[in-house]
Amino acid sequence: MKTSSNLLSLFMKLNKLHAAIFRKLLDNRVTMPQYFILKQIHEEPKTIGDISKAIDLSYSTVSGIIDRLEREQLVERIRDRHDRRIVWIRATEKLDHYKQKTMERFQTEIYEGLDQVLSGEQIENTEKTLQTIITYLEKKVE
Amino acid sequence: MKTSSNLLSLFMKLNKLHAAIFRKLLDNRVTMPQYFILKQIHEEPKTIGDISKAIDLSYSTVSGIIDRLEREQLVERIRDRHDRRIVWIRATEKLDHYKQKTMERFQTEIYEGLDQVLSGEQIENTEKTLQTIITYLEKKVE
DNA sequence: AGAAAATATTTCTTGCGCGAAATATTTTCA
DNA sequence: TGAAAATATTTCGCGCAAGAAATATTTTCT
Repeated sequence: MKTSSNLLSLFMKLNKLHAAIFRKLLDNRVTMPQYFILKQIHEEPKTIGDISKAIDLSYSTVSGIIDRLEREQLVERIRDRHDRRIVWIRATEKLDHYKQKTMERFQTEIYEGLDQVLSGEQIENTEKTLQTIITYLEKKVE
Repeated sequence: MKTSSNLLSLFMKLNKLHAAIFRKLLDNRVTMPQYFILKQIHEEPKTIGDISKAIDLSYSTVSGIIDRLEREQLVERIRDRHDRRIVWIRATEKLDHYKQKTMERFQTEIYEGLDQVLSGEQIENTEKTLQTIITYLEKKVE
């Protein structure tokens, strides 16, 4: 009974660290959720809906993050010509610039380093355990 | 490179689920961080500082959560007589009532169930991996 | 065509969560 | 003793994150 409760508090600690790393490595200019969204749209424009599903955040949350990214002029909102309900989120030139400088370096720096610390087996087993927990918790929420 | 990045997104999913469960099982009356704080103080009063360290949240965050718990009259703030910088957080009668009804049932319902789904070995290994990742990330943040 | 249903997004309200600055009090020490 | 340092907490500003309600538009269906 004490054991798995420990596990869950480790998860929380980890998430906070993860977010902190993002901020630091991205020069405090882009947050973790902002980064995830930028990664989604930097190749081609996507709708808010696409993005929400891809990164598993609610529409309203994504909409709010886009507000801030738009304010920083890293992305822009474009209404679809044919279906005016749809809003396309598109990278700006400023993002293209930024991307070259920071985002790619970052991606490798954090995850490749982590892959060296963990064995393939460890990653695999942990992934499996996490999936089990997720499935269990999902059943609990309905 | 793709592998451990997957792992980190699983952590995020898990945390969200975890928080959702708390809300649901606690009848939408107490949130997860609120629950952690209530658990800290339900035996004996603690200071904001004690609580912050125990659950690893900043003073300001804990102070805010206490505000809301106080509003719901589940806890109260008591100034220390001898050192007036210190604020003791104390359970109210309302919390005692609430505790009997909900909190204990909850504690067993979620974690004991999880312990049945996971093997001891799985928990142990996962805990070890998480610690490795945490140590790695901590070094990255400095 | 026109009402009703469906779809896409935004707005609003609530609750974390942090760091920095502000406030209050106590301790230290010159 | 009285200024300075240390300690404990709160306040402020910012950015998530969610659900519910509002808005805008398109599709469906009679």
